[in-house]
Amino acid sequence: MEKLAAAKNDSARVVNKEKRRRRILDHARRIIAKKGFDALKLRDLAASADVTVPTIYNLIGGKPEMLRFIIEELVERLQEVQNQSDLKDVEAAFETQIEDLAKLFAEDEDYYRAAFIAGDRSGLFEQSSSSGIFARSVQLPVEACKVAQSTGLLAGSVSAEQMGRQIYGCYRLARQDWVNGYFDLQGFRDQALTGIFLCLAADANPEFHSRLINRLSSLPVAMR
Amino acid sequence: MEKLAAAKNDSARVVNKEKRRRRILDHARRIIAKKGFDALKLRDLAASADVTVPTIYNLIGGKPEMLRFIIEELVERLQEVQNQSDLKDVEAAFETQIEDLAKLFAEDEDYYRAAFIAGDRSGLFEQSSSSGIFARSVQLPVEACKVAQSTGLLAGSVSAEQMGRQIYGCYRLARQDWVNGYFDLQGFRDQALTGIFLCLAADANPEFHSRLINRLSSLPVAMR
DNA sequence: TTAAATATTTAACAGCGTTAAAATCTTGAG
DNA sequence: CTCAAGATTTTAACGCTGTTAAATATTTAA
Repeated sequence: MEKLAAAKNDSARVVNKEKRRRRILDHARRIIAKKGFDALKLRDLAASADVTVPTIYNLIGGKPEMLRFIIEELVERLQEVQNQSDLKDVEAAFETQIEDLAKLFAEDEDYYRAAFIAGDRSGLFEQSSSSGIFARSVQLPVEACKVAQSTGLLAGSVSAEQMGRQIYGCYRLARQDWVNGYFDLQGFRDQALTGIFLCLAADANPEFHSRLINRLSSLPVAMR
Repeated sequence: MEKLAAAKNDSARVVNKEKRRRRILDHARRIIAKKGFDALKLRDLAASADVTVPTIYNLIGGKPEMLRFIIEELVERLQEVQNQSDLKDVEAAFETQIEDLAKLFAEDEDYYRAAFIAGDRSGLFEQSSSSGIFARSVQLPVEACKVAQSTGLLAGSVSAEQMGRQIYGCYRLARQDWVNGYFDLQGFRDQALTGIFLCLAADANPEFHSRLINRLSSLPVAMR
């Protein structure tokens, strides 16, 4: 019994283990960012992280498990950005949300692109979504729409669910196109905002509508 | 010289060759539809089509070439649907376009899903797009918007390019979500139309706007 | 009919993810 | 301090993949 407890609390051992685990994952991320997920070979990774292949299996698991770890971290960071958003200024909220995400992606553009590709390639986002990330992501613009309706910014002839969902779709489309390399992060911003402003304009009060149209005319039509 | 000409016109030989080539591709499509592109193994395919693996290499080429053939055919069929569209009734044009595509996909749903996945996984759509398919696809809603502007259906405060591009984006998003299995073909229709109607409503004249709002309220909010 | 061109198959290669078993290192009790 | 027990890493292999050179069989043209 004591043995078991001792083994669990054991510091030097388990700490080193975690250290190596993180080092392996870091190298994996760098390789994925530079060459894409398909180019991540376990033997290369092992050499890069200065371990042997079975060690990777011991500390992390196979390639699917590795992917899971990476996706989990991606989802965590996305959730952080999402949680820090506030709806005080509804009109600005949609825009700052996009801006925050763009800033996050800019921190390591190659990596985030690769992670997103890996994510929806192996259907791991679906699983994550069932664990709540998707529902909460779409809930954000829905809530924003509700607030906008209560302040009269939106007329309410389109349900907040319908519009919020579509706005989230605009973000996803822009993200997808950025991930696929159709345009850069600036293009992501422009494309996402174009879609969002167009959606909002469908149900905006006259003043808000003209502000939106104004903003739209100053947004470039993304080239591809 | 005669040899060369004779060899090219040679019928029995080249006809049989083409026959086998098509048989192999048909089997490939069926496997892809049933099990996904990653599950397509050359040895399985060879056994299924009653040839040996190097024959596949001789008649078609490696896996990338096979994918190219399949994508090319997909693009051709999409183009057919696209070319048969007419803009006489602009208000209905957007909807019939979506309906036509949904019908096409319904002919062999599993296959089209797999083909789309394979398509944007290997960046083959980008190449196809540079060969014109994307430009023409996005041109269609842009033209429709222009007509709608000239008939007064749209006010014109949003440029036809901007709106048409966004409408095409709505279609792509819905298609993507259908491909990823988030919803079925009915969901694809509903989702695409929701996005399109919302976009149009942003710049619609009052009567058209209220018709759009009406249609929107009768469209279900897609579940995921 | 026979020589040449063409197509198919046999048989192998290299690279991948994965894993059992041997070797090494770390830990804690005596 | 020693040394057996346990945890960890490595050696060495397996099976599967896409791919291809060389041998074999088939078809065509003279």
